[in-house]
Amino acid sequence: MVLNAGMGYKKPMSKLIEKCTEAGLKMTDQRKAILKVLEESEDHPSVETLCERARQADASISIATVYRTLSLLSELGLVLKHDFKDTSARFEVDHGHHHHLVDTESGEVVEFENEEFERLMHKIANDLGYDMVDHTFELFGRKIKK
Amino acid sequence: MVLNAGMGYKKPMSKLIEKCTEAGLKMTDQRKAILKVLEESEDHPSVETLCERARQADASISIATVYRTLSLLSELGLVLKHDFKDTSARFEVDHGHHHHLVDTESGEVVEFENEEFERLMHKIANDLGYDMVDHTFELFGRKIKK
DNA sequence: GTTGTTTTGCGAACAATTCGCAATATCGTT
DNA sequence: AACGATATTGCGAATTGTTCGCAAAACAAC
Repeated sequence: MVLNAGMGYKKPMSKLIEKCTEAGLKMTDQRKAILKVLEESEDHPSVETLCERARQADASISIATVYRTLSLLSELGLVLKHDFKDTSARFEVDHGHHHHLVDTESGEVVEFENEEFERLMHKIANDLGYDMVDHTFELFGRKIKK
Repeated sequence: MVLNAGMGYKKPMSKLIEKCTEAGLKMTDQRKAILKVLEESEDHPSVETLCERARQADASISIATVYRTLSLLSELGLVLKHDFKDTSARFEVDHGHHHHLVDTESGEVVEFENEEFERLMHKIANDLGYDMVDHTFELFGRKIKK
């Protein structure tokens, strides 16, 4: 890897890199590129898209590495995987509790939070005698014309 | 197909067969077998399992036909497809609103209904300016030991 | 630097699903 | 009951998304 050419400051480490290092993962250029792309993405990219984006920083990154990295991040609970019912899985950094409504006409994804919903999910699980450890939840809707 | 050997009664038609006929689908033996299996299944079989079960009635049924049939039923809104995070998709006849909690240790699936949850989902969509047309929702939990 | 361990890229392997097509079955019409 | 237009089937091959095996390269601690 090409090192910082001697300017007198250290680049602030991203939250994701920090967590990965803590977890004992070696920080390769490929991983750094993928983590950076993940952190900078405001949308919900597919593996394919993530790979393309990461390749702008490091053209040699293979899709297998993207899969492997996402799998690790997923185990660490750092990224979320979504199924928006289009062909491939979509990913995003886990920034706490929000959910998605997918516009079935345009494919557009609207994010929302709902405290009541969070509470209700946990309550349902508890009432059944379980601790909720995970969930999937996506809404699909059609825009109301007025 | 071998016809009913002249006993003086008509077998009551299954709800699923009725709906499919209404929709203009031709009722082949294969489809009947698959619909029957779906209606009689109390669990959430995979495509593979459905095919095996259907083959007890008609050994020649191919998995492609099972896929095609499920796809049609899905379009008609008659079956639901679930992702329980094991390898393959699971199916069940849509009998109105209930959801699933998957025991992450045993794989056991607990069904539940929750009126408040239904209401909340629709409200969330409406507040965002959408009519909810579909959703995914599964809980994953660990049994609470007492 | 040396060294032990991880990680990578590659292409092959897999698994789930879809497709093309010729053969067959259904169903409304005779 | 037979016909004929059309839908459906089984087969195997093709696609797609994902994982794997392995030798080469990179990392991190000495």
